Amino acid sequence: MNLFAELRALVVTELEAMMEAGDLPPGLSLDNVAVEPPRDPAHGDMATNAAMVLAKPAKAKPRDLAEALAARLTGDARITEASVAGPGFLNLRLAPDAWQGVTQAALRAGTDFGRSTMGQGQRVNVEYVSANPTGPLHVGHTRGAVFGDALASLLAFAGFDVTREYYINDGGAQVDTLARSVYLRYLEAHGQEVAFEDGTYPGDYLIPAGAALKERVGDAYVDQPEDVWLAEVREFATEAMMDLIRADLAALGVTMDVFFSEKSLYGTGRIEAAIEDLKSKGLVYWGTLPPPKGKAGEDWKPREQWLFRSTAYGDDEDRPVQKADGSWAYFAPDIAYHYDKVQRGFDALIDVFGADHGGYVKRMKAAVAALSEERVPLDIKLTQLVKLFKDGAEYKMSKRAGTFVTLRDVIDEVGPDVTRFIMLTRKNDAPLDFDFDKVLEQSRDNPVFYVQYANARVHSVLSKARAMGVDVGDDALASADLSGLTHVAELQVMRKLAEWPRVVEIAARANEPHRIAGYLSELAAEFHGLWNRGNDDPSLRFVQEDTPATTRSKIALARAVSVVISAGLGILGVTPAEEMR
RNA sequence: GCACCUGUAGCUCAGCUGGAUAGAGCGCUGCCCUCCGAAGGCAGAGGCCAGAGGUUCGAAUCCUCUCAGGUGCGCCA
Repeated sequence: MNLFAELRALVVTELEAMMEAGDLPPGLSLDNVAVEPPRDPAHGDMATNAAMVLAKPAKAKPRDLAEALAARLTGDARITEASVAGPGFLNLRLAPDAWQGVTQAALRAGTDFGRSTMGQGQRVNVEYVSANPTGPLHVGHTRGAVFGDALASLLAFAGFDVTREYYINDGGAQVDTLARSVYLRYLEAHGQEVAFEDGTYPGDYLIPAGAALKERVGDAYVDQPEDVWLAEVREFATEAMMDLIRADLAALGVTMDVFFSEKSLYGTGRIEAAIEDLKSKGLVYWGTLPPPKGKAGEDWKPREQWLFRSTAYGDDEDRPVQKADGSWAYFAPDIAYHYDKVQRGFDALIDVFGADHGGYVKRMKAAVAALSEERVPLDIKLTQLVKLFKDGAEYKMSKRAGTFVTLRDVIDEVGPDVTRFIMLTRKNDAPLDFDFDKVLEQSRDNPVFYVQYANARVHSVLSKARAMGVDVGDDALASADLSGLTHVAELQVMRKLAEWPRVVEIAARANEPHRIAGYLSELAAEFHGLWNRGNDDPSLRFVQEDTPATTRSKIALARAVSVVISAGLGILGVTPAEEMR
């Protein structure tokens, strides 16, 4: 139940009636008519811009139009007051039982409250993490993983059919490097002295892989030339790294539906097919790129090659798909991969990349537009850097210095719930500060704590009410009489609850899960506000010692808050806390 | 040089995809705290939304330019 959507529907109905009655010219577009919460609650409960939007096309004065609309709207039982303000806003005041009704709806629906049909079952593919299978995930990957996962959940909640997907970059040179590095660890496991030269991965995390390889093949590869073992070790090492990554993701609560292997595109004609498709459209052609600008390309010489005409879709220059030696450039399998996604019939694609891949966005969008004949939209979300702070100072990561913070490190330190919530408190394309000390602080300015604490308080009063014999089961609360909840502080909480379905749709439309986290903080603030007023005014406390009926209705409101917090945290992948310790 | 992102209170950031007098937390100032759950509560000061133009009923939000910061600009993946 989305009260804002219902009121908008009412406004639209009345406007259409006005057109029919000749009070408005026929055929006006009502697309821009909005019903939203006003910025200042003193203005009312909801406001519509209808009169201002329609004044010009209707050739009427906005205030006159608003007056006419107001007269019609006051006929609705939910609306107690409709007043014209400012340049032509129509402010609506709603009867308490409208808000109480939403609260009741929340209790009936439980954590399904706010679930939307907006997506209409459209199939969306969300690709995220997609880290090279050469080692454990680090903090940067963590943000992408959390963001992508929450976005996927959000879209699912908003009615989309979502596939969570990970693209394994197991086709390029870096998996050969991985194989050689594991081979060194393998030799080490056989007691040999080894040196990790440039171009190999010296990390300790490969030691177990080397040992496992020894376990499997014994000394079969010892002192053998590379062509004997490379292919198999690559296979083995990639699999080992993917096991590691899957375990990391599981520790964070991330489960993928599909792991798509880049390698599976090679030797099967699938890359060729995708490129052929573009050739047939004239979008891959044999040509020469202009010399690079800016940084002087000393060693640059003009060369004819296969180019993708990404400039046809807004890119700055066309992009090569093949290297000089005839092998595919990285872009080619990526084209084929997205071609595959298009062919799997998705209605929309989303890629989550790190901000360092920003330069790749235009060509990828161009490729998908070309491959799908602009049928399938691709949205690319970039996640910015995470700055770590520890003991009050920035914690610089450096592979060479060995100060390399992994996803594991973060989870071991603060747990998956805190990690996930904090990673979602900022817009994806804004840098994020992650302070190991602050995120565990129990104070107002720690949003995780603040939201969890609100939920814990609800559970505290629930058990207190239960102890005094009030039935606090969900069914009982859902049928509680809420008509006594009329205090402004209580109504304010209920208004916030009513916004939830709206927030879900707005967040889903923008592909911005951080809005959910922001909303939960606001809801928690309203709830704590009501709680605090109970300190001064005992009649506002949730538990009323000698009147079980009143207690039940107040507890119902508290429970509704907890229901929405649980639903919201569910989208973020955070477990709601029932008590703070 | 080019592209993308960012620029909002002293600090960290929100700002509902164009709405009314731009919000929150921290910090600062002043009160209150024998209150369901301690880890506080209430109030106040604090702003030319980087700057300049434009678009329209209306701009922090959209467009153009300028300035400042970040990132990316290989046949690397």
